[in-house]
Amino acid sequence: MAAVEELGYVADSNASRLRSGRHSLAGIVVPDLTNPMFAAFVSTLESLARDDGFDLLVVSSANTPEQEAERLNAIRSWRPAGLIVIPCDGGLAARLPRGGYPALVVADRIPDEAAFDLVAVDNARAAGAITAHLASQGYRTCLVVGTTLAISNVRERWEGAVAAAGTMTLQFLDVGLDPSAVRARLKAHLSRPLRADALFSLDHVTSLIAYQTIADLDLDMPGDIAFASFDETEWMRLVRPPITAVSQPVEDMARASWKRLMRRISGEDCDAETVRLTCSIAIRGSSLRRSDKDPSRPD
Amino acid sequence: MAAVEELGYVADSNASRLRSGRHSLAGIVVPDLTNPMFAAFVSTLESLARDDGFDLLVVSSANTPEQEAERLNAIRSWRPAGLIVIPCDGGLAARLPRGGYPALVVADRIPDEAAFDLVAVDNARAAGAITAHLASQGYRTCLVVGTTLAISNVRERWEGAVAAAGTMTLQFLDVGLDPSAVRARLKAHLSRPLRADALFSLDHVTSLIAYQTIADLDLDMPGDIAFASFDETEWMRLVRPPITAVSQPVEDMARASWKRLMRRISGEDCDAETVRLTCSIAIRGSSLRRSDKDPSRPD
DNA sequence: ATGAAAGCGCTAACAG
DNA sequence: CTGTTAGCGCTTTCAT
Repeated sequence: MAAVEELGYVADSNASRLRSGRHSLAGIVVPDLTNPMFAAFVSTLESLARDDGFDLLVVSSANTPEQEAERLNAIRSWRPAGLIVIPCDGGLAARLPRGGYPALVVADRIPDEAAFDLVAVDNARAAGAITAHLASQGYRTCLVVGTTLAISNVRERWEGAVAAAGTMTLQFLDVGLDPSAVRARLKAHLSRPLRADALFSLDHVTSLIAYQTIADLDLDMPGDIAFASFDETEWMRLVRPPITAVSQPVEDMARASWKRLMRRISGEDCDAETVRLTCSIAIRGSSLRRSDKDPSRPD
Repeated sequence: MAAVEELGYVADSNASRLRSGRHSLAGIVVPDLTNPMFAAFVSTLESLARDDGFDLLVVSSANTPEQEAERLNAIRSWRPAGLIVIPCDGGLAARLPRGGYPALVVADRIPDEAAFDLVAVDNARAAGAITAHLASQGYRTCLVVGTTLAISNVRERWEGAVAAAGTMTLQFLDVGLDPSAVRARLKAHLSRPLRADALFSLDHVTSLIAYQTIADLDLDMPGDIAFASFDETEWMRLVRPPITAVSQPVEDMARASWKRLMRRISGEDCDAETVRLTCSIAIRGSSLRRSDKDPSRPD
């Protein structure tokens, strides 16, 4: 023991696992680490894992199904005790390797098929709260902007938005993931003579580009166009007017995912379970009722 | 081989390493994953590591020296090929475990002692460019705000700021890491009758709080106080006026760190080497010359 | 060429 | 309770 101290010896986790069968590594696959939401998720997870004696192998799918499939397979070579995956789209089931994992929890985005342990937010309700609010403020037409309906979150948000819109007219615009394409499509839509009087963007990356585009076109907010975002980032509270946004409980999601994974790792054998967490909604200046519009207003 | 396909077999990396001695795991220790700069660093690194056939063990020191020391030791149980560390303060050398690592590169923050392979930015030059700019715009006194001079980046930036300030008077204010304490100290300083006419904050977390504090106090920017930030985040381009900021080449830092680590892993045996990368500076509205101040201005 | 055997660092099982 | 031994899944080496 004196020599252990002296030389700074630590046992080889792998050799240990090889013989004992006790795994102390977990994996997390995310679409993109630079997304602050996923970074926060990983950060919380890392701390929870450590508390339970696990280290975390972090892998990015770079938002591409092919890389996700490759990484989902390759990560098995580390024989992790379990895996948490935020899939890059709904097609996860088809990309899972034959051998499977000892434990698997899917977070944030819901796969099209198959029964996984799942942790997600109440997308439809929260999106509905936004459109209901916009309608109540007197807006008549709303452009709803999302990357693609192939992502479950976008689909659920869109459907929730429609269900609660009342007499407000909604139009969906899918803009994809490439920033310059997003910008071009938004600009084209917002430059139309009969543009919508409200814009609701369904993820924070799109929200950023939408906000910049509105500023570029010199539109008054909310006078010319109201604005709301699903998913909140810090700049939304700093700009004037501040932005109405749905805020997701990222840390709770990480906590719920890890808890579920740990129960699976401890061998609990029950049906796949879905946890839905509640988003909070912050109504701010960007979506308040316009002062009854002066019809003689220039432009 | 047919059976390999059929069953989805992948070789056990650990058993493989145990016998062959070839390691395919690398570690990264960061102070805080929710910091977008570190998240971007890890993201780039993960992709570079994968290209070279390595997976990445990600560990957070939660900005506390004790946890850093513990993690730096524990991570050795995985027998990584090498480690990249962004230290939480200058005292890294004392926290390195006896046994050491096969390869180690220190990034972003410079330890007080010992010779490490090092990748950092040209803090002093970039900070000097900001104070020189503020002085050239006619500002006379500048409050420089940083977390603590125990962090090398803060120290280097402060020293660079002083060196280039010319006749402008500088004062350093250390505010620590706790957000509510930062806010309180800043508020106290900015409420003084003889407040500085420019504020330069040395990291983006402090910048955010400083910006909010200036807004809370209803100070006009740059009329009442000019503002500049070391380290740029996206909101700085969105607010009005947009914020003058030093932008760090995070991806280049990750690239340089990984390159250096790979050379060490391949057994290159040379003196420790320091790489300094160049920051770019974006002058924006928050620090432009005030229109010659009206002495009869209210307040 | 293909096949058998030894051993990486550890832990578990068993013997003294 | 302490000491020895076998073997986890691989790769390397040595023998055929």
